[in-house]
Amino acid sequence: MENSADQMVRVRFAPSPTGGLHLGGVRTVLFNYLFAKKYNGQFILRIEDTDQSRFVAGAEQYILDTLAWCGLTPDESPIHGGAYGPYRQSERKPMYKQYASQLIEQGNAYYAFDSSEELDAIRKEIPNFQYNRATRMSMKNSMSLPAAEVARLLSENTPYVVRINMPDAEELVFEDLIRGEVKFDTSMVDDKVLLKNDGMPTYHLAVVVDDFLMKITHAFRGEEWLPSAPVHILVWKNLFGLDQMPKWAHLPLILKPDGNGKLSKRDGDRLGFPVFAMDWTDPNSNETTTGFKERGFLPEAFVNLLAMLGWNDGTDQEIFSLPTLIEKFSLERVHKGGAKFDYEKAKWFNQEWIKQSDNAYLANLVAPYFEAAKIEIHEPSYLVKVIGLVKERCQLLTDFIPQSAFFFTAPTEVDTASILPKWDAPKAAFFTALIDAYAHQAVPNDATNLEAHFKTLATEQGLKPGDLMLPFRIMLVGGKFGPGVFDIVANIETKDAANRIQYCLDLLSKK
RNA sequence: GGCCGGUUCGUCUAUCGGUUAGGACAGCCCCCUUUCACGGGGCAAAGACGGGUUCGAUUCCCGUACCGGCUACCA
Repeated sequence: MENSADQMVRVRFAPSPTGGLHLGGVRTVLFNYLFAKKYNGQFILRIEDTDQSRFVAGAEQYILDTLAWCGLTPDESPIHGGAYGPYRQSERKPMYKQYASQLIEQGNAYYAFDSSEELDAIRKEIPNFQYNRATRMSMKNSMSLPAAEVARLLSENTPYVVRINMPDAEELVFEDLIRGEVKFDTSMVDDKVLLKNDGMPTYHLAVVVDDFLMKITHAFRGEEWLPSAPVHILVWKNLFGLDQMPKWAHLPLILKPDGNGKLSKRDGDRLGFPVFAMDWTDPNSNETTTGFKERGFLPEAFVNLLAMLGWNDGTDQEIFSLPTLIEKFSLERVHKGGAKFDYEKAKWFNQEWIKQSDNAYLANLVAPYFEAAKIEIHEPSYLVKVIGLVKERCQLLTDFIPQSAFFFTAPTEVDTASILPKWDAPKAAFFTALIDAYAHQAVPNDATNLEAHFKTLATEQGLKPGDLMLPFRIMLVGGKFGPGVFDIVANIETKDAANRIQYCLDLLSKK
């Protein structure tokens, strides 16, 4: 990147605290973070809470928690502090008004006294009504009204908003780091509101003022913001000068897996996969939307899969750790086109991370799920061992429960239907003998010797060991899954194994 | 409607004018495995369309189509 050595890279993520953080949001955070860390810069979290009507309690904490879970910790934020605070826009209110006034004085903005009701009425009447240079003179504002009238309205404390005075037919050009040159004709854009009648800025004013004050050097945001770029460029030009403006990059959107359009929370509900990073409970409806974390994703996998949605390093490598991503990341390799989200591929990333994660690390993450399933773990090292045995058959952390519960408690549901068709008296006799051996004799307790013992016993009884393997497995785990049978016997006590066989024999005799 | 953006296998993508258009997920088949997985091997699957430029276009340019985003005193 062409940032000069004397200018510290500073980027920001600026969400509005209105609910859970979805995939697209976290990916925006990720790209900001990767870019900042790659250039030893700073990553700032700024809360855009300028719309009180949409404020949701707990959402800010949720955002902080999500970033912490992902390992994308901000250098500056409302709670981490920093030299450029406050980091909540609601606490910066006075600053915006000052800049709005400056724009009015310079003729780049004006007071507008039209009420929301009046505007609604007009929009109802004229379908595509735009408040712009073509219509502004017929509206109630400081451009159309005599100065004395404006002064009167102001002195009477008439509610007003401040609108940008879009110049006519001016070409606005900027260089998007991902898309290249993007041009706009100002005559096509309307007079956006900069300051609302409650004195709060809209996003259009707030981003510019805050990015300037916080010395942001690179601004990354979703592609949905591209159309409002001309507004921001104009405010930058009139307030601080274009040479001060951060470099922009508009990130591609994350799309619905089926059909088209931006991925939304509803798609997750509909298609059965998470969209939010972590569980989010709406304080008003008390409804909980599940997140990737609770679904059983590793943060490493979540970050990895997000990075690959719109970026790659040009090789066939797909598994990247956060440090490697920082090293390899480059904006030039971010795509222009949106990507449809594929939950199957997402799970594959998680499986890859489970396979390569340390068993003790996984044990820590999985323990809460066992607790929730009311499976007691007496010996932590035993869990670690079990995880090593079953990890490669788990895509999600939650899979560890069904995949390994039988190591801790005997199955109660047993798939006898899979045993019955080939079940006969000689086999029953064999297992009765096996119970006797396991319960009363000294049987070796390592997998290899257990297998040898099993086969010898079978042969002695004139049976093929292979015909006994499936029934044995089902007796031990309850179904057709799990690691090698003798690895299982070796880990549960032979006495326990004897009990399980007996339990199943009883079931079978009743059929 | 207008403005802006986008377009390679079903999906995520590689390709910096010359390739049998590569990889991964999903699918199918085989091997390994007396379960389920892991692993190994294989099959099938793509340049939206039409014009240029060029000895040569997936790649560069233009147009068309299609998809998306925006068009609030929301971000």
